[in-house]
Amino acid sequence: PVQQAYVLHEGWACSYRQMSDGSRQIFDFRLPGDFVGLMGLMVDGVNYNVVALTDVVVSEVNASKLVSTFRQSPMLAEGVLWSLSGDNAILAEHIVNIGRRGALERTAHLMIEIGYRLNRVGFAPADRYECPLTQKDLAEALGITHVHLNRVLRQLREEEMLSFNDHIVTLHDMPALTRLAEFEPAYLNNR
Amino acid sequence: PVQQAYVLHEGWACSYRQMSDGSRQIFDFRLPGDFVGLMGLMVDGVNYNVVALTDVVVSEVNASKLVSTFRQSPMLAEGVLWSLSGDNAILAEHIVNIGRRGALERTAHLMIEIGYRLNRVGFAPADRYECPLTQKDLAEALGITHVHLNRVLRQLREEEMLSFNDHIVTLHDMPALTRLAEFEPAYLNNR
DNA sequence: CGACACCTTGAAACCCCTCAACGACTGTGG
DNA sequence: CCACAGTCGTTGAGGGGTTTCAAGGTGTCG
Repeated sequence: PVQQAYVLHEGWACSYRQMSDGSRQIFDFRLPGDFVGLMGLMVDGVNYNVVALTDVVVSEVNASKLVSTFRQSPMLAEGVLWSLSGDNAILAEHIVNIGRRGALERTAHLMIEIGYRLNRVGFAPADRYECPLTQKDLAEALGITHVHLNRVLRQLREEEMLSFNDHIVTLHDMPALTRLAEFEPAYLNNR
Repeated sequence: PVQQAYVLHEGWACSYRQMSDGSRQIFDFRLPGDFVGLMGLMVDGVNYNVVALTDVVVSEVNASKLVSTFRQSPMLAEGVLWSLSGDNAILAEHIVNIGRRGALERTAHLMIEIGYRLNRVGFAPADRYECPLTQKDLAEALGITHVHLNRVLRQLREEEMLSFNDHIVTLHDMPALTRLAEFEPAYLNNR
């Protein structure tokens, strides 16, 4: 249960839900530039957690007074607003990803999305990024088992589209990947 | 592509993404009291649609000037803020639902959620509501086929937990349903 | 009465899961 | 230095939940 909000400057985090059977579902990764823990400020008792996946650099957002601050600081309110609607778009896309795409397309889509978001904030070139996740983490975000994810990654590697070794993701064939995953970056672009 | 935002006063709507193979994924239903189309105002060119599922009564939100209005009308900004974070919580829960639960639990969870939300705004008693959806609509929200949903509904009916006939949903055994779906309404409660 | 949307059911195929095992690597304590 | 446990990645075999394909039944509307 998160009581505090932050802006993430460096590092990775993720928000997830712990299930009673011991498994968990990661529903979003938080990358540099993202707000963390906003949802918990406004929705009472949401059953979700946030954990850092690397060392992180954050700055606190004064939580308790956030709402009252909006009146005095419309700039902050606007920032939070943009962030929340951006998150909405990302969450919606994840629903589409998990609900409608097979494991192969789904995996490709998430890997591209993360690369795109990192590149967007200047933390990676377009076709390569450092990825602190384990295969288990990834699987828990994709709604598949880590065993099956491993097979999916092998296939993507064998077809020379994408490799994920030693915590480095390389997007070898972006055109093929984008076609496979039907990736359209529009949902990541603010007005 | 939605260019306008509304507040939904009566009726149902849903936001969905149309896939290239003709299928679609509904990622949220909009019920009385919800904002509709907020996301499209801030995220540029998001590939999603909204459609009314019944006759609806709405009021427009002045879209083009929404953001600039925030400065003069902090009340509106706050309202939008609450709405967006509430939507975030709902979307996150849908990811958990689709990613981690089997078809039976998943179906139960969504049916309870909708009932809870309707009851919350005074549009239905606790254990029964009118539901304009077809089985195909429901399946498209749950990420399963309408054929399989039909079998799931039969099972829920045979086990006397829930029935969905003639566009009336009846939650016959709430304790059993809540247990089955591990439903926890916390994510629907604003602070 | 035909066209159409929606619900229902059966049978077979498939994708993904479960269970199980093993190798590589890391850190830890004897 | 080595035995040991723990995490992570990898692969195989079998089973099961869901999909696909196909068909028929009901009700509504022109």
